[in-house]
Amino acid sequence: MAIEHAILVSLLEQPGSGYELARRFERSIGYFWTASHQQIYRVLKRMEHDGWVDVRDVPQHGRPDKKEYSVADLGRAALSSWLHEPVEPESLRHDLAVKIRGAAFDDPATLIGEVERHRKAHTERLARYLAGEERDFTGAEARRPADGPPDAGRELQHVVLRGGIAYERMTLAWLDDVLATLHRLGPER
Amino acid sequence: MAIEHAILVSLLEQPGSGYELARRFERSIGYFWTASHQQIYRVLKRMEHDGWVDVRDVPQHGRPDKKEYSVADLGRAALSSWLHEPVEPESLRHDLAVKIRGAAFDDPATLIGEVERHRKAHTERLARYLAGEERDFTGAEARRPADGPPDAGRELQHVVLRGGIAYERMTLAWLDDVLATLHRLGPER
DNA sequence: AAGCACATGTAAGAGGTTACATGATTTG
DNA sequence: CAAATCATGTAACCTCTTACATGTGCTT
Repeated sequence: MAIEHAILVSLLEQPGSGYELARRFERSIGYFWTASHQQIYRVLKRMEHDGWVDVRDVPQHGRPDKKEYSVADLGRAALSSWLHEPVEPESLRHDLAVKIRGAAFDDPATLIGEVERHRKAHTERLARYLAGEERDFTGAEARRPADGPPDAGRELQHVVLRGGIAYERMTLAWLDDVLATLHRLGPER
Repeated sequence: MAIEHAILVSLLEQPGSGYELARRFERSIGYFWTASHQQIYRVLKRMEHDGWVDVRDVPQHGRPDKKEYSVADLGRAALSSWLHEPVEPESLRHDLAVKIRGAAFDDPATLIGEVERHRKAHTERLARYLAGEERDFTGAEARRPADGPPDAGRELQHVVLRGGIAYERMTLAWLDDVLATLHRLGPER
């Protein structure tokens, strides 16, 4: 429901500083939830005040000191109660779709460059996701002999990543459809 | 970039009242951009003040009067200039993905009901989109003999709808993947 | 008589972005 | 010596959601 819960999950997976959280929100967890460092610092303050997280000053040499946050009992309880209440299925918010419909009242051809830019960005994202999957889940390094029990956290992270991969593939196919449509409309008119 | 542009596109496709816009944002254009009536009224006020839209009082019998908005020259120019500037490729914001990763720190089985709820909602949305496609684009009624030139607006609306359909299909397949994963983790542990 | 669809708004507060601000250390 | 990375924050502003508020006319 809110960024708090994403932060709690990230800190449960691995305690860290606001800065580190901000970097994770650019990767990993940020694949399906973004947040700026300003927002993270503000929310961490509030969570600390509410007793959801604990802070520990970590002096570092060669680097500025940092505050390492970890999840407190109250935070775990808050996460748990959120997990048990329903959330609304998302609706998309897709600027590009608005632009495409808007192009009917302008020159459709001007959108081609823009769509190609998006195509490139999604291609890069897909490559990043696939590299992450290879590194963490399907690669030789990751596929050590199944000694222990199946790791639920790992499985769940993997299925979320598979969702990201499926989304990017679907988006690329759709952008190709959009480009074909724009080209069809472009020349003859 | 902003709701203003979605409103401009919608009003160019068909002038209408704030109330009507709010209803369109629950369907059609709302498939990829949501907005509440409160927000729409506020933004329409601003757009009127800025000269982006014109208003016309329409008295009605048997119903409250309404204000019909239509796009003014300034609004058309604003839309055009937005169309020509790049927008950032979207990042998803997917609560459910946060919940799935959070389930590692709770009982994964509790999520099954929630995921099934989402599955149902997306199934319904897909059915609605497909019905809309049949009605407006691929059905017998819609496929009248190609007398005129290809209608760019229609083509563009259709490609956007195809995007929504692809998104819902992809999401349904992923939710099945998620359910299978949760079931695998559930029993034996 | 109750409830729904139509129709338009205000107000408070939460959430989020952008700009500004500082300062250390490492790398090129 | 400049730029990048690490590290933390404040302030102003815009956007969006939630709750409240009002009133008509048609349908059951």
